Amino acid sequence: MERESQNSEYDGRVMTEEQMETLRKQIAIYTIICEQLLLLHNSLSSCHPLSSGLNPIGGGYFDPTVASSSGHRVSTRYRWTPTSKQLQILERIYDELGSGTPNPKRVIEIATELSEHGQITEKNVYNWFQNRRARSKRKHPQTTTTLTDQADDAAVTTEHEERRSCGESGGFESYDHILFPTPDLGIEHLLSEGNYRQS
Amino acid sequence: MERESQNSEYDGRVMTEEQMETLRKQIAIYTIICEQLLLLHNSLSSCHPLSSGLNPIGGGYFDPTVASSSGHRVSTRYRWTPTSKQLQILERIYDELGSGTPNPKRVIEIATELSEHGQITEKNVYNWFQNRRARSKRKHPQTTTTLTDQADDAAVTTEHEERRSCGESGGFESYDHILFPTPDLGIEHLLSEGNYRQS
DNA sequence: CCTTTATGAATGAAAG
DNA sequence: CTTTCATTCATAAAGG
Repeated sequence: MERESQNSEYDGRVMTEEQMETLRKQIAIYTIICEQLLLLHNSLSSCHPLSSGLNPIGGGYFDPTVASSSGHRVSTRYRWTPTSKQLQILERIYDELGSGTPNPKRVIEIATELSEHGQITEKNVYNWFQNRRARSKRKHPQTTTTLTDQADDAAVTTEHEERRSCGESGGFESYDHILFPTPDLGIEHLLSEGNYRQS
Repeated sequence: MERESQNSEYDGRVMTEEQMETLRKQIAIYTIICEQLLLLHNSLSSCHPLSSGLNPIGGGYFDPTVASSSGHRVSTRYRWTPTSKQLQILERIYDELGSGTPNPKRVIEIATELSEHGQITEKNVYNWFQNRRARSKRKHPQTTTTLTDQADDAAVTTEHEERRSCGESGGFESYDHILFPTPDLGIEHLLSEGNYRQS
């Protein structure tokens, strides 16, 4: 960090009461966040292995006892996995639609059709199209580009930097060295917190 | 800390560079702590089945660009996530309203109340109710009495919906007393300006 | 086995 | 209010 040496004048950094207040708020906010994170962490850590209420997780899906005779899926937990046939049809339909608007009504038809080839729900179809489209967009910066791809570039940079590993042995940094790196935090961020700025 | 008295010019608080630096460091420290807590929480919670798809943290509203010079990264971007407490209250209110309307004025009250338990804006509340209602409708095609329309086809019959929060039912309500150093904390001021359409 | 990747699902926010 | 978008999480599947 570079700062000019304090001159005799006060052209250096001066802080008004207002600015100071802002800084205090900022600190306070961080404090709260830390507090909450700690509490949350503690509660989660001491959380009992689900007493109840977690049952509805995958409950609604097809019964897990469906020992697929085709041997495709064995440990069917709750996540739907399209069969090759289904996928094929889905891709075809997706291609037909072009612009990729799932069309709420169409979903039912598709789901119905696909149910012929395996267990599937409308929600599955719906999700599939959502994901398909989103993924497609990320890959090709300009495919059809009918719609404004605004956050496209922003999304591209986000590769697979997300690494939440719990059993990762080697690549975990210890929490020991907590030194403040660049205390160059700007308060502007706090002030422009809302993405939707008042007009 | 004692400020120099040589600045009789300014009636407000004046801050020397040194003091300012101290404050910055303070903020930076909190930032790092938050980062570490977040990472710790994520790594820990992802190790246990009890995590059950709970998001990073509650009230994640802090500045995301605090990446240290060492290439540190905090994935927490900008999306608000209700704390369990907030969610609880929201659900209660939602239930109270029944099929009521989000009520433009009421939102402010709710937001105010919820701000006690974490960062939140009116916009958040508003969106939450919107989403909640829409989601709820998809689940229950109860509106069939009056309209035999495409209510069902517009929806994608949700099989399962709820699956979250492992520790809210237990009764840990520790979030109520969040102590923070700065007495006069006015985060609402920073975070508010929730200006959604109040037609 | 354990790690990495692919992808179904959940959801806050925004558009229409 | 309804539908769509974008982001993130968790897990099945694949790779070593």
